[in-house]
Amino acid sequence: MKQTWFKLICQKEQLQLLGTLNGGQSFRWKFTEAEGDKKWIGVFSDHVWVLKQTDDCILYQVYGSENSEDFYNKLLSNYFQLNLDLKEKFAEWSSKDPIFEKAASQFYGIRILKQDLVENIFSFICSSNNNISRITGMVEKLAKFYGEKICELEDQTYYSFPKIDSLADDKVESVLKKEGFGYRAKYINQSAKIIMQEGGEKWLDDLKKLPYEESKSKLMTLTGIGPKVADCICLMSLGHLGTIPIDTHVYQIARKFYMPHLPKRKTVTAKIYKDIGDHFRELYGPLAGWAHTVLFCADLKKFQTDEN
DNA sequence: AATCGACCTGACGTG
DNA sequence: GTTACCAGGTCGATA
Repeated sequence: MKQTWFKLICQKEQLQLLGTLNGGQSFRWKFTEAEGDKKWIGVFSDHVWVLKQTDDCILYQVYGSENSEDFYNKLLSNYFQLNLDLKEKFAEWSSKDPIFEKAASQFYGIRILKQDLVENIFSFICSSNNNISRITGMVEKLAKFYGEKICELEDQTYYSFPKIDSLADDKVESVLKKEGFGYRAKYINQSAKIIMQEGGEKWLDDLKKLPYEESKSKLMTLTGIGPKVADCICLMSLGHLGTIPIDTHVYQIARKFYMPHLPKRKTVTAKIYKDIGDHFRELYGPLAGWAHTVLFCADLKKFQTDEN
């Protein structure tokens, strides 16, 4: 079967796939390179996507339905939030912060993905006190055990992210525990049950309509979701782009480069959490969460080069 | 309200 | 080659 290549017009300065797909926002993208042919393969919106980037467009294949290029372009455009002019924002953030300006030249085109709410809730429950490689494996297992098969591609089988009701089944906790999810097995199963009990789809729809503070509180009624994970979901799935999730890494960067007066602690306290968020919102404005993601990405070890 | 220790796991890294 | 601590926090108990 030969799959069509579609094309989405998009300048390279507006979107950098490496920093965006491999920056720890989504755990479902894999980079492959064969004979100089660079591709990203991943899953979102119940489709498998193969992406290639050129200077002025994204070339892509889609598996999972038969639809028009226009239809798929809209899905991609929404996922990458291409309606926002990132060059313009980078100029603005650079003018406000010389540290950002320095990072921006190498880390152009890093976008906040607009990700599926359910996928993000359960992916980020897996993320707490955990490392990226294990989180990735856990998310893959959730899809494999409880999602729908989409297609097979290059010796791999791809699955959609599960619906909440399948994660709410009584057996889920013990299955996941056996699969190495540890104490997060219970959080996943319990949170799914709570969402179902509180109205399922309606609970999720309401979440999307609420203002930031209320969304965050509502998310924190689930198990395994504290302030940081709730903020990740608010930022990446609910469109609250001023939200800044403060993890240990962000705290280290903030203390090192921006707020040397912060006390040295091994965990982020509520006060430190608030102080850091306020500082960056003051600095960058209403899209502070997006700006912070770029900075954080620039400091990730896997993107470090000798120039930094 | 703020602080502290326990917590599953190991696809990894460091000493 | 092992051991110990850590990794994109959260939960429940405690002066």
